[in-house]
Amino acid sequence: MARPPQFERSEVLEKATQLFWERGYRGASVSDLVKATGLLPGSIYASFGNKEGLFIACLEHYAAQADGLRSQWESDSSPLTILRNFFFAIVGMATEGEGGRGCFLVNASLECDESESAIRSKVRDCMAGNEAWIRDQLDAARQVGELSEATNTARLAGCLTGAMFGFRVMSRAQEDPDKIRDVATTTFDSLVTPWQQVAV
Amino acid sequence: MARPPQFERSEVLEKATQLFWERGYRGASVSDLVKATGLLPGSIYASFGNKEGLFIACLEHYAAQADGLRSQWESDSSPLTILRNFFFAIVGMATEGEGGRGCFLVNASLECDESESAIRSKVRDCMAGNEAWIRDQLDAARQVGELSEATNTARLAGCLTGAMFGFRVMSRAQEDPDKIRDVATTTFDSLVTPWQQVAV
DNA sequence: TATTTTATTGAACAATCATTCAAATAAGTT
DNA sequence: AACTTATTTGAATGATTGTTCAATAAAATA
Repeated sequence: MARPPQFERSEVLEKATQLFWERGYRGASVSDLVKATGLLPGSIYASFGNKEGLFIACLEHYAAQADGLRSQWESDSSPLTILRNFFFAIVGMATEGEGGRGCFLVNASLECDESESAIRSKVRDCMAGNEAWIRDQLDAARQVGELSEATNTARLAGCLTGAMFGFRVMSRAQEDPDKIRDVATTTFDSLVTPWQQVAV
Repeated sequence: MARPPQFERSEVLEKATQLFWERGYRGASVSDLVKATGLLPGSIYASFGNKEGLFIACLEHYAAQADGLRSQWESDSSPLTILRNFFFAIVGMATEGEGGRGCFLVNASLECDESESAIRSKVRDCMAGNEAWIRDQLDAARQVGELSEATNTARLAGCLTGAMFGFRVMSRAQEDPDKIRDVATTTFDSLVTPWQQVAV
């Protein structure tokens, strides 16, 4: 016995995410968001509480898409191949098309301080989820024999995560895409190759 | 035949830099800057043009300090040792004390978009200067025989720069300092060791 | 069709934003 | 001491910020 929302939540979140991604949390004003989403202020506040609530919903939306991106490769290939594909998919996102926007999560992490603590902790959650997935792939690779038993998968996952942060900063700083690809390839190989071994 | 400024420029820039570093470019309002520097709006605008001008002056101030930090080790040791010391001095800055602020340059790079193009290009200049210095050290190390002739120093400088960006993101994201140190050490060694050789 | 419940509307809010400027002040020169 | 030039003062500017709310509209139930 009530009127249902007139908009599709995921559509609105997608548009808001694009705007936040491009302009940043503080750089995107509510009236910008009104223009981008088609919702009026009242609807935004009724649905998401406030600007911060909308931003957090966008982070969740982004994280859900990243989950999808990861599981996209989780079949057919060996764990290390899956990981490699994912790694270079991120490289591709950073170098092709709208790569100059960098990574939505990294951007949010650097922009927000302790006064936006809800945002910061959500960002940390998403990053931790990503790193945990990388570590899972590395563990699987070790179990299958792609990586040596001696591989410290937690450490390696941390290094790969850090490297990914690094070249997304480079992409945001307008570094040459060819160079970013080169750096990413070299770093990945330098980190992983020492532990690689012929499958048993 | 004129009245000289009442304030010391470098003192004001230091205070403004601290504030911008903590709150970001957009997050630090002019009235915050007035409180932090002791200058009134009129003086700020007379000396720096506007808020963006003050921020760019802060970037230059920061870059000059970084230059000093680099030349601090440029004596007594071998090129590779100098580079290593610098690398881990940055790691120290990211993990000790106020490391949670991340890197002023990286923060600025991610926060600012095309509408603040003067800031972006200044940030790029500073980053390029840093990377060029790293490459100089690597070239010197190769010439001295610390690194193999086959070392691609431009590529390696890019990788090390990217790695430094990466763990400064981690520090801003409140990652555990011990872990950041571990990641930094592992990454540095993985990248550099393959090219290292006993001096001739 | 009447009622209930929720969503949408869009103008208005106070607060804060970056910026300006005429008046006041003070140092250096004559 | 008088004059010139630059800096400092601090209130005021108009624009924009995030947010609220009473009125309106519409869907679902009875």
